[in-house]
Amino acid sequence: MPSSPIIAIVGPTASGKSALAVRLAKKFGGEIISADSRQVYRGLDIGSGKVLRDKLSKRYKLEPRSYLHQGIPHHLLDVASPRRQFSVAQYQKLGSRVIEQIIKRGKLPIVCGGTGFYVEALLKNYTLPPVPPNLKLRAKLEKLPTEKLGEKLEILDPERFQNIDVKNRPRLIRAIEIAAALGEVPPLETKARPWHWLTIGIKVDPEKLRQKIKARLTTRLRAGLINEVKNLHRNGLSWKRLESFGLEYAHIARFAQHSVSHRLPSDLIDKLETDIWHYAKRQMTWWRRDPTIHWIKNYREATQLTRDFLKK
RNA sequence: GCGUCGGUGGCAGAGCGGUCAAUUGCACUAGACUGUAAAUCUAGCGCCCUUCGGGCUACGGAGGUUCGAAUCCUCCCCGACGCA
Repeated sequence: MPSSPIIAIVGPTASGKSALAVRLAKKFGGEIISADSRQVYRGLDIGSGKVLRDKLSKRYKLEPRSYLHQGIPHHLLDVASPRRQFSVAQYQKLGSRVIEQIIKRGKLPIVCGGTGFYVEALLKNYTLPPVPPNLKLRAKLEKLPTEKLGEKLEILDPERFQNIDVKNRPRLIRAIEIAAALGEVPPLETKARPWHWLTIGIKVDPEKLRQKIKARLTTRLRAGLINEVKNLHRNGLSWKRLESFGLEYAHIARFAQHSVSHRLPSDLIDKLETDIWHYAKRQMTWWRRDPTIHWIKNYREATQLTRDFLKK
C-alpha cells in the first residue's frame, strides 16, 4: 500500500494556524482536520476560536458534522457535546477515520491545531490503553492523599511508578486505573500507518505573540464572548464545567457567577491574557522537543516546503 | 509644623536580635506530559565560583549599640493618615 502525504500545522495559540491551513488547502487541494481539544465541543465557538461556517454552503454531505469555511471542508469541529467528557482516544479514532476518507477522495489532509497531544496521538497512532474511565474507581481514589496514590501505583506497576510524576494526581489516578484493569500500564507505542507527514510549525516572536493574544482577546470580547459563556450556562452547562474548559471559559464563568455586567474589568482581562500567554508557552514547550518540525516565519516558506514535500 | 504608622528582592506582602539571600503569592525562565491535555504537574529565580559547598553585595540613606542587626537607637530622605 502506498504511503499518503499529510500536512500538519502546529504553533502556539494566536499564531495564525487556521489561516495558513486554509491557504495551503486552497493551493494544494486540501481538507482540514482540526486538532483542538476545545473546538471539538458544540457551542464553544468564539472562545475556542472556531472557524466560521460558510453562509450559503450547500449541505456538505461527506461527514455529518464537517462544514465548509471559505469553501474548504473542516473536520472534527463540533463533534462532541460539551456536557460529555471527550478524550484523545476518541479524537484519535475520529481523526483517523476522517483522514482515510480524505485520502480516498484524493485530497490532501491538513491536520491543524494547537493541542499537541491530539496531533501526536493521531499522526503517530499511539496505542492508547483500551481502558475507559472508571468513574467509581476514580471517585474512590480521589479521596486518597497523593502519597497513597503513589504507593498504590508502585505496587501495581513499579515500572510506571518509576517515571510518573508522583505529584500529579490526575495522572496517578489514570495510571492506577489502567494498571488495575490490565495488570500494568503498557508502554506507549506508535503503530505505523500508510501515512507520512510534514509538520510545519509557525514561529512567532514572543513580543509579537503577546500583542496578538491581546488583540485577539479584544476582538473576541467584542464578538460576544461573554454572552456565549452565559448562554452556555443558561443552556445547562454548569459553571464548574465551564471553568474546566480553561482560559476564556474559566475566567468568564468565574466572573459571571458574581456579576451581571457584560464587561470584563480590565484587571481580569490582564489576568486572562497572562493565562493565555502561559498556555502558548506550554504549547511551545511541547513542540520544541520534536526535531522534525519545520519552523516557518511566513506563508511563502510554508508553501515552498509543502510543494517540495509533495514532489517526493 | 507636630503626632502616628510605614519604607524588604520585578510587584504584593511576611519576618521584628543569631537557625535570613530572607516564608508565601504573583510575574519571569525552563521542563514534564500513556483516554480531563486551554487541563494537570515539576524545577529555577541577588551576583560570583565547578556540584557538596564557599565567597561577595543586600532589607530607603548615613551613623551607632551588640560577639552578632532586615530586626534595637539617633539623625536624614520619602509615603500614608491624623491634628494644625
